[in-house]
Amino acid sequence: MPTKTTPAQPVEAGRPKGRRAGRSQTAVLEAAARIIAERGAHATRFADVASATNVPVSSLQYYFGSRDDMVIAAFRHAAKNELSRLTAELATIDDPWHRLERIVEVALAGFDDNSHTGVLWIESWRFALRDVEVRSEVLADYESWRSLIASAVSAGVEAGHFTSDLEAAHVARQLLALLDGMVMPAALSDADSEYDSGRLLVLDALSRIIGRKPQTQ
Amino acid sequence: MPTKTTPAQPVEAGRPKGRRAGRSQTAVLEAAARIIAERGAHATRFADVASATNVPVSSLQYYFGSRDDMVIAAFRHAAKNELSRLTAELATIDDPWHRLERIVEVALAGFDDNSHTGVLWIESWRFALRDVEVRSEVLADYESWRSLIASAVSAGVEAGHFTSDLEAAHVARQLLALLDGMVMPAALSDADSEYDSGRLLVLDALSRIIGRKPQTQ
Amino acid sequence: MPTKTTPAQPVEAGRPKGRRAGRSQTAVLEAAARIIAERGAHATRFADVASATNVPVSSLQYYFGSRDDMVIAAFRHAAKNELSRLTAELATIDDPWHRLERIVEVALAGFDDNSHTGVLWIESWRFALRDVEVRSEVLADYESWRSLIASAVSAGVEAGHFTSDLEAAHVARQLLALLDGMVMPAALSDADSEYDSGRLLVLDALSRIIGRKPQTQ
Amino acid sequence: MPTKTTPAQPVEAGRPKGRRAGRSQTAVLEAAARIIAERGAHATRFADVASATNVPVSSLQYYFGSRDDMVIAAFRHAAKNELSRLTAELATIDDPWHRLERIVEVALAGFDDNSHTGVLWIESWRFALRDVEVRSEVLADYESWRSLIASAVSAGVEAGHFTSDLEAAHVARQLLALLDGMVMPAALSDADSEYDSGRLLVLDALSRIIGRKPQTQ
DNA sequence: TATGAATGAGAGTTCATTCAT
DNA sequence: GATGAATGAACTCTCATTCAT
Repeated sequence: MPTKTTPAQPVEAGRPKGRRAGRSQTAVLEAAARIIAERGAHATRFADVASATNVPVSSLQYYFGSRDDMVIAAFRHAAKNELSRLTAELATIDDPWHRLERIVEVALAGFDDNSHTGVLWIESWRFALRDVEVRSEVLADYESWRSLIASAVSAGVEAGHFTSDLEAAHVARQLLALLDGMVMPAALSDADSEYDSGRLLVLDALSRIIGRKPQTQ
Repeated sequence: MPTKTTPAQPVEAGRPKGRRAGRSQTAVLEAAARIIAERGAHATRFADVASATNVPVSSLQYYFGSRDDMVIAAFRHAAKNELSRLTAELATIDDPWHRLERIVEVALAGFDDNSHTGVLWIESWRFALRDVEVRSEVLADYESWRSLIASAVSAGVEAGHFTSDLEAAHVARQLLALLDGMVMPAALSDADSEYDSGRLLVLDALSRIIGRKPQTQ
Repeated sequence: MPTKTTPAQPVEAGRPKGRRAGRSQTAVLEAAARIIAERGAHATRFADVASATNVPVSSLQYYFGSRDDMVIAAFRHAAKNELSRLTAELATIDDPWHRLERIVEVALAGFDDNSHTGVLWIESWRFALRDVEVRSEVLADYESWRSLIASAVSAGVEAGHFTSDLEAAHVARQLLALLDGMVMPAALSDADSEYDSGRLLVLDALSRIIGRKPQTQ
Repeated sequence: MPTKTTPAQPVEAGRPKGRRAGRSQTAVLEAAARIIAERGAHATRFADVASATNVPVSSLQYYFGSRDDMVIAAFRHAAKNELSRLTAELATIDDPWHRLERIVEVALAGFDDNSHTGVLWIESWRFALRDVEVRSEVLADYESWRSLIASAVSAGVEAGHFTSDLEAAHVARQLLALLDGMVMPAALSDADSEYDSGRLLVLDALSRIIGRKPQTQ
């Protein structure tokens, strides 16, 4: 009978417990991510993930610690995944402008029916507003995206394709803002029609910002 | 936060509408808005608003219907308020570029400690993802912002201040994306330092997009 | 989705909330007291009291706040009850020794099958070890018992029935210790046989301590 | 804390007995005893003992069987320890009154900060109320204490130091009651101040009960 | 023998909502 | 119209225990 004065202290506290390294965890994490995108992070119950994965609620708790920890793990998993896949892909593209185009496509493609990374990104933003731990991760991911953009911009400037006199880091913030800001109307409207016009508008604005020289393509 | 789309209620059952028009309702709506910004929409309980306003829970329910209805009313109130204030202010500004500058300032200023409209805007975006009624309102508000921008852009082009060959409506979408996309990092980082650099980056990008002619000012 | 950093603060905290003044509450309190005596305070669940009283669990929570609060309320109710009944009864007894005898009887009678005050007393002692609020109440009740005893002792000394040279307050502590210490073996052994011998042993010790003069009685 | 008397298990199903005799078990038992004194028997989890001893939960379970069994083993260990130490010490004291004094001191000293035997004693009393096996052990220990007292009293009477006409066994019950009953207020109040006055009150009452002749000392 | 992994059972608590006044 | 009382539903979390190694 823990009383208010001795609140039955948990054996150990603090979130970043690393927890069991699961094998099958990634299946769970992906299910969780999907459900978060569908229902929203706050409305993602253990029971939802449990019934989607046939993993008992108490096992989820055992894996992740708490519900919040599960949500955060799903955020982290999705962000790292997307980022590493994009990074790998960009490494295979030589032309700086094509790299930027690819970045734009990937950023805006998070709202296909198949992909839920866009909504997940919004969810983690919002979560980050009220949770310091998530905030620092989100900001770090943000930084990663910026540096992908900045390096493409720098390369383009060095190659003489772009005439911009702005620092690449600034252009990166501008483009990322454009992308994130284009994502919401895309998510709210019927995606298909908006996607393409959104993409073109972003590329158009970007061209003007970096002073891209007209090319053969 | 079960929304109307929850199976329990038919998708188009129609919300009980605005219930009471109430005089002091405004105070309640503003308290609700503040709490939504603090805690998040999903975590805004009747009890929170009740204790902030000294209005009994059952009275809130009597006024608004369900909890979601209260949240939505708060969204609506805040959006209309901000929009009408901005519209009125812009009407007093002649120079198109100054009008755009003002729009940028207002959009990014929603993250001061005093103002919570920025976070509220994010909250309603997210809510709109999963609630048809809110979605249409959010899109309508979006449209209003775009038309404020577009008319300033058109005026500037007509006056010969901007050289852009783009449709004003497209520029409006671009600028609004920039603004919305600049809002998140501003909200997550320590606001002060980010605010000003964000504002300058937006204005810089906008200048390039619309081909603003360098001016004495 | 309350996170660790903003733990979904309850609207108000702090135990001594006074809570609703119930009419039917005393029935609930008495059921709770009985169950506490049977199962132990720690093992007294809301569900137990609910099913014993046909009051829903959530109503119990509404009445008392938390489970601990319910237990504490039951302790308080039982202690006050016993004390006020005994006080009233003693006021009708003139002879000091008879008063002491009655005190002894009542203290040791808490282990009849009908009465559960004895076990309840043990439970609240133990609870008090780890809860400051309960501790102060238990000590206050203790003090009340002591003063009942002390006043009987004083009266007896003044009347010349007892020859003790000790302060009445000291005798009170001694007798109360005897009583409390006789209670445990009485509770553990089969009560009937122990009760009477325990009672006689206490009275015998008491007589020697206060130097009671042999009487006609 | 479901005990063996819980309907789920037949009353006399017999506990799995002492399982392993274990070498390092002693360390575990002492840690368990300390935790029981701190948190209470019911609130002593496997996890608490595990983290205090670095013995895995499942090993504890392997050693002791169930949680109740661990608690009971800790009770038994502590009781036997205290009793054998006291018995050995008393054997070295010739004067009966000094022996009684020592018994009183040891009984009341269980509430020092260093010692937790007092609280442990209370915990096992209470546990015994609802568990037959523990009850018989507690009563047996009680009996041992009584016989230690009784033999000192007999010796004193035979030596002519005490004039009591009571049976030694009765005096033993009286003294033990005094001690146990003095223990609770000592545990609840700030121990230091109460300890000494409690000790003196017990010795005073005891002197009167046994008719101890005033001595030089 | 000893232990990590996994899970079922059960409890407290929160909260929107219903109802009677 | 407004509000206090009461309650059902849902969810998280703790913890002993089982199982496989």
